[in-house]
Amino acid sequence: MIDLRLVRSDPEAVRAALARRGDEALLDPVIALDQERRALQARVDELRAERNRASEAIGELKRAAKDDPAKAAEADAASAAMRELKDGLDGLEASLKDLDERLTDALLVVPNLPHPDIPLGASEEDAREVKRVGEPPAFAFEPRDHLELAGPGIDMERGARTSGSRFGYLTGDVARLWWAISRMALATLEEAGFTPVAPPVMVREEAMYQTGFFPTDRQSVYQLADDDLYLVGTSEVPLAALHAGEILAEADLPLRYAGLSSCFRREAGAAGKDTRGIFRLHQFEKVEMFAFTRPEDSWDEHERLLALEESIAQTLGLAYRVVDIAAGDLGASAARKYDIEVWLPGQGRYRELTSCSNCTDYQARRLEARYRPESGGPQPVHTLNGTAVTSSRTVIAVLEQHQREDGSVAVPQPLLNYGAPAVIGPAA
RNA sequence: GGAGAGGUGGCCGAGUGGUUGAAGGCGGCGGUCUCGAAAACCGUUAUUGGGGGUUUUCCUCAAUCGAGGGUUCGAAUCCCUCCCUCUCCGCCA
Repeated sequence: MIDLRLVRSDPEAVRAALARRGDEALLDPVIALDQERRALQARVDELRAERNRASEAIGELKRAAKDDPAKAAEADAASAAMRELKDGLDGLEASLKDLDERLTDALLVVPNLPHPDIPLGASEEDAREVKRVGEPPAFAFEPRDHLELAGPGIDMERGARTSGSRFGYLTGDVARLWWAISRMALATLEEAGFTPVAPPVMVREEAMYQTGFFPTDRQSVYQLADDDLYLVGTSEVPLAALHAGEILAEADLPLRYAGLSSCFRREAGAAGKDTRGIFRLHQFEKVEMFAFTRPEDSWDEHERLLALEESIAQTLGLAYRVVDIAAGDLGASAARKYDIEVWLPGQGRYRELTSCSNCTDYQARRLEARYRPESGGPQPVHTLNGTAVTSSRTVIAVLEQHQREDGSVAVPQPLLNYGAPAVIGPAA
């Protein structure tokens, strides 16, 4: 969540920042409720102080009553007097709790403040192209899409029979290809100082709030019917929650994790969109990067995550471009997000392959993930996340960009060390 | 799933409903001593919110002993619900 102190000290700056993403109206209830709450807090604190003083006095009277029975009556009288104050206090405390909850609710729906340099606009098309790397392959033949190239290696019919639409099986060489891709990515990240993690993929509601997916994106998350658990759409959730409520040592930062997990997405708002193949699935696997940094280091770290994503894309021999996502198209937690869009010959255009976000202190504040700076009290760390590879889009990109006229795929050399077949398809 | 035992500060650990935000110990930090270090000794050592100020080090009030309710003038302590940990049995990868 955003910093309430900043809202108080410079509400106009916060409003202007939110206006860039079209969310400035969300600020008004926060300001109003905060003022109301502070006023009430002061009154409640006063009454509590009075109660504490009186209770202490009663305690002393009761002790004195052992020697002097007259003190007992005095204590009873004081108790009776305090009962009235208590009734009033109980009511005010209930109001304070209610106000607190309403303020928290109002605050939870306010998204992060976008970085000043990012493009304006609300849609995918408003993203700014940062650069293009590699030439989209020019085929002397009509390129096939990943489903044609994979043949029986991607089985959507049986996936649908087992689980429904947007589910598929990766089998044989395509499964080998994916596992090789994921192992290559994990090795790359481990080399770059990331700790590998096999995280839980079922989490409590609290973790969803802490990472900023709830309450805003609730409709895109699977909920288990008989247990208060949710299936994560990304291992960002359990990786972020790894240090929830902790005060980290400054010397330990940055902390970098690479998680490999299944990801589950309801794709509620995507009916009829990207229905062919494994581009948009309810379940896929992903290697995810996650970093906790000092506030002053997070923008460098953001560039570092992007560079790692690019390095992996380059290892896979992919042509891609990098875009800077528009303010209005950001997720709630992100202050800035880069996407790598990969050229897909089957679709004849660039499509999102990976993305990396700097969530600054927004997620950390919800997580209560802090660190202790050299001077001063604990303050929120910054958190960042980025996709390394996925079993859906990375697999598609490799198949489609490295296809040959006979319908086979020449698997990139670096993957062969990780168990990928050299060729997939008819020639294999 | 069944039965039982527990959750107190960075860690260990005490705590008859009334100066207990919390003894004691360990660890950390500062100091004395020392050429230096160790030892010893002295001091210090949580977080959050509100208010004030000589507005980065300060004062003050409030809250916090797994979480949330309740009883009470007053709860770490009593009651209820939930969460988690441990032990035994059952089951299982």
